Amino acid sequence: MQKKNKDKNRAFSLDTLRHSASHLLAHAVLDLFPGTQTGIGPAVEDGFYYDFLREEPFTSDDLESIEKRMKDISAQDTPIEKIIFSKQEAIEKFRQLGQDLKVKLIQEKGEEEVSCFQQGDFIDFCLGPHVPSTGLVKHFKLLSVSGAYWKGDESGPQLQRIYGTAFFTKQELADHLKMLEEAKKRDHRKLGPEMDLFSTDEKLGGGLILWHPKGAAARAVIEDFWRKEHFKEGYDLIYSPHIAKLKVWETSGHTEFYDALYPSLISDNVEYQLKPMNCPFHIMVYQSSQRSYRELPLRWAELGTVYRYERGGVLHGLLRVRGFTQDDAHIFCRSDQLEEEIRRTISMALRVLRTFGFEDFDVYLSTRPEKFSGSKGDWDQATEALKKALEAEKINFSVDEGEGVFYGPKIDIKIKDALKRSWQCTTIQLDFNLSEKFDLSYVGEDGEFHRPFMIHRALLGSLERFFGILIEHYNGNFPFWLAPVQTLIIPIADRHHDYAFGLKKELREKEIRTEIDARREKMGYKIRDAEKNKVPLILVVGDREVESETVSVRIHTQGDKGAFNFKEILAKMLKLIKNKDLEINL
RNA sequence: GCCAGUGUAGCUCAGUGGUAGAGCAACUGAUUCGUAAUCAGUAGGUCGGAGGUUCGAAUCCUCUCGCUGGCUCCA
Repeated sequence: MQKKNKDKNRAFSLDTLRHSASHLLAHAVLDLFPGTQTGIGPAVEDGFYYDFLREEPFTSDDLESIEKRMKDISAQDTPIEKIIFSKQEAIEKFRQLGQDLKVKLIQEKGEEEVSCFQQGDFIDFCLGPHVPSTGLVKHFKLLSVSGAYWKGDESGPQLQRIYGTAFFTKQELADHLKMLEEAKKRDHRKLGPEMDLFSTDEKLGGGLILWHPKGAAARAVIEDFWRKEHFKEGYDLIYSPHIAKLKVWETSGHTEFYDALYPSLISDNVEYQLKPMNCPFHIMVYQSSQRSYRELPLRWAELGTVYRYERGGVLHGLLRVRGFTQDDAHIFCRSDQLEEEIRRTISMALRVLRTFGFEDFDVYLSTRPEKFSGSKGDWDQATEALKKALEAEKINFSVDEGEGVFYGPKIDIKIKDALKRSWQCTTIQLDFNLSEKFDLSYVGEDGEFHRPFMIHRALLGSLERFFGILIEHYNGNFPFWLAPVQTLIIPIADRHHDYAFGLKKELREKEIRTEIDARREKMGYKIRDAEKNKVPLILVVGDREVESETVSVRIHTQGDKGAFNFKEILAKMLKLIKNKDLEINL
């Protein structure tokens, strides 16, 4: 994404354009709402924003008038000029303008010489670069306004952030806005309940998901596939309980450092804790006997349901919930096995994700942060192993220096969906903290105790989240092998029911998720209904089909495909499932 | 949690101080039909919840819950 920002035909990048657009926004706001203080206004992934401090909230009407004012300023084509002040001059300048936030920024970040950019009577403390004049920022749109903390600090003042986007051409802007609209249409929070896949209910509580039969059917397919893949990769499955004595979580450090814990439950004067993670349980399985170097690596997987108290404001459909099932696994291995285990995990993750129809990946390696647990030596060795594993798999990755979690370096894989949006799914993390806290060990060849490496990994992330991503990726049009209802049989009249029910029985025996629409409705009505429900394959049966033991096949979004011999179409369906084909081609 | 917005029938929405409405879906009846909507009828809401103002509240106010866009955090 970022790389596409460079456009050789232009003197400036898309980021520069958007940064200038954010100045245009601030300029317009100060024109229309004098006395407003400006915070910061950078370009971001899909556009730009600017933060403002103002008593009155901005309304959507305000947004419109601000956008109009921005267009006016753009039309004036005012030159944008860089001005260098001494730090003291700059502070004085912004103090006079009443821009106290800017004064603070300059005091903190300003060097001897302070760079500012001016367009007309608007001036901003800014490193740049910017486009040469406001007229070059033509194709933009303000999108939303929301709250944001000054420097992300919750105890600090809250500002109002106005988001917008900008592009080089009218067409690109229109395309982007169209994409946003498309994203809205295929929002899993809309499609999910519409397709009867899942629901939420305020009587239940926020962030808790009810999987309806159809959603559960798709989930079962995902889980079955997941288990088989793990079996092939040499994993064993384990199951663990949903609660454990508080002591376990004290040992793991969760009670002290993890802020999403639900309050503990007390039973027989003992405190129990709902689990926010599966790791301690897997560790306890490890510790249930003395481990030898000969046993390693141990690969244990679990679809483990965890509960985390997420703050109300962050809950979001299936993507951010309070109860969810991680496709979790822990690998315990020796140091000489580390690289190989990482390599296998990466390759497995990509294989699994590709099967679900994802082709574009961004891979990140995060290294040691300032505060960390474990030894530097272990970190260095592990980070090197992760790097080598990525290289061995010939994977392009970027290094997020110092962005690792405190307990170990990690590899994250983000997938790009059909709308080119990025989602983090796979995470592969070394954990030096828990292996120490629980004092994990194995007996080595030398008869001494050694500390194993512990790898924590999830491929899909969580089933809830992944399902949400799948719904949006496919716009609800799941590939045949994943579809909740794979086939719908539509008998034209009552006299075709015997034949239709016979087909249903046969299909179900072959484990094809089949339904029958035996309502006394016209065929056209039933077809419309089936198409709305996004059933991939519709089998219409009437006199002709009963007579010739055929079915008329209709493929979702493709239309009528004509008559097929039933055995023939059954074989094709089984093949679609076996191959996990993403498209139906008859 | 914070800022802002929002909540009327299963769904999409109308109704801004004076007796709660439409379309679709559901249900009943008729229709037995060839590739995206057959016709007619019936039922369905203490207007998210609680409190208040008022002769009178879906409508105004307060609190609260859910949802939406973000911040922060994260699978």
